[in-house]
Amino acid sequence: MNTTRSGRPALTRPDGTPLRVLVVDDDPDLAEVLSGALRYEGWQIRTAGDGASAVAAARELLPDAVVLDVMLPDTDGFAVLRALHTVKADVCVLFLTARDAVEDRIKGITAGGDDYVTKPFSLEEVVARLRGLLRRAGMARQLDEGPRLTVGDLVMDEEAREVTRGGELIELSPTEFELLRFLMRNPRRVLSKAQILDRVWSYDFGGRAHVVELYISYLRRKVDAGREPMIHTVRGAGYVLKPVAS
Amino acid sequence: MNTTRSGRPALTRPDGTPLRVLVVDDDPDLAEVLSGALRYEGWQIRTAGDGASAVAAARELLPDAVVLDVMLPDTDGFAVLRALHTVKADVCVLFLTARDAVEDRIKGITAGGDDYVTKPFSLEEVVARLRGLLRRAGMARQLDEGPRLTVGDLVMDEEAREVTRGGELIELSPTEFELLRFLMRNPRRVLSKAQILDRVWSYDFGGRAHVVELYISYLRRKVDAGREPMIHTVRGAGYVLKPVAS
DNA sequence: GTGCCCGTTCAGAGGGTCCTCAGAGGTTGT
DNA sequence: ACAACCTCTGAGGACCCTCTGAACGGGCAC
Repeated sequence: MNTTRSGRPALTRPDGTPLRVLVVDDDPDLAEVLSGALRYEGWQIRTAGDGASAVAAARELLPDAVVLDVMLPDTDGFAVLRALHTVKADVCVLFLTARDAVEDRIKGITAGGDDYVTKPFSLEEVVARLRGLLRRAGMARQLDEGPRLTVGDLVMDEEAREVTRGGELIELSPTEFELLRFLMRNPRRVLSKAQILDRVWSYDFGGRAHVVELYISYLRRKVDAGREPMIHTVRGAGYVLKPVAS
Repeated sequence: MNTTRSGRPALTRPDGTPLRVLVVDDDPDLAEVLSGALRYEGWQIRTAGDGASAVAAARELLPDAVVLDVMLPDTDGFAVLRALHTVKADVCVLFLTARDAVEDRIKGITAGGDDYVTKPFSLEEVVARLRGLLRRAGMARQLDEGPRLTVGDLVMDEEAREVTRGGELIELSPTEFELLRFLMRNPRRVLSKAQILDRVWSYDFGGRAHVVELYISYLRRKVDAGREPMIHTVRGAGYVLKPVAS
């Protein structure tokens, strides 16, 4: 079976081959970071820097999904979208956009099931949105992984944004939710504060690792409150989420 | 079974294959947004930009329904309509028309079972009308989904435009009705304000997400008034409709 | 045991999101 | 023409979320 670099089973195409994703952004650094994160999911990645080469690359790769910066040097996002759909009608598109551009340029995009994230985004968010898109589009094989994440008696429904432990509902703020999602997608693995920062906080976040500690403490208060703890500190290394009967 | 990209069961042809719809509009952006929304319903879509290519496409696709702009660069919509009927006699047609234009002729045409929406329209409206047309024409297989939507004790009769909760009638304005319909067609799923805006408001609406908040508050006043709330805010993410006993 | 460092938690500032009200402007129906 | 209704804008304010700084405490090395 196809697996991620992290050892988790990968989300794959229905036939078991890796999902194919095209990343289109004119900032090479950002494209690099993005494709790194997506490769980590076990997917096959290609990048392009403008609309024309994006369409050319799509014709070769026939991607299942495209991560597409709305602001490209040559064409506007809408034209690229149209071109992509003629290449492969059922392709999913995740747009990257500046915060203020949301209102005009993206208008109507999400109605087709496509989605967008605003810059600056966190990698965790991009990956989650992409996974959501691919799953809903039926591109991905749903094996053990459904739309809900489970670690012990802790359950997260990503679509409803609902978390329960032992059946009891837990209310989380957006950042708490993303942090917990990252932990739950990497159970039994020690995650360093640097990893967590890179993944859960936006890429332009200048702050310190101290925030991670703070949010871990918030999470503990809500997730572990009065129960057998699932979130453990590994001194000098990071944090790890484990089911209770480990 | 054929399903929509959202995971809901799709409205299909009687034999279970996807419904085939042809979109005819000379504005490529609008055609793109429309076909995106219809593809999201799990249907097979083709587009054309003028009357001649529309007829050609219809000959190939043999569509169950056609979404047809009345104002086309080459021919007028009615000539196209006649041509379409010679290609496939039982085709359903949904006209797109400007507000003041040709009321009489449209009304004459729609007596035959076809329907129309005036520009600017919302995608939710187009999709709903199309679903209604196809259902009435017997093109579509009526699976579990009838003309009535149910979430908990909240019931919507789309055809009668009637909403009740716990048997009690709720009066809604047109926009409130469409917003609630969209929520009810996506229960237990968090919908972002952008998604709602794209889907429920007309495509040329320049306004802000603030309107969504406003209309949610209207809906709450009517739907949740004095009862266990079904409409929930998910801070930083959007809104979600859930039956009370979740 | 002692000292240092890592991690935890508290308190609070600042900013942002969301809710509601009031009213203008437009449309519909009488 | 008038009334009723619907839709949207703008402003005010409440509340929540995020992050900073500082104090506290427990583990680990020596």
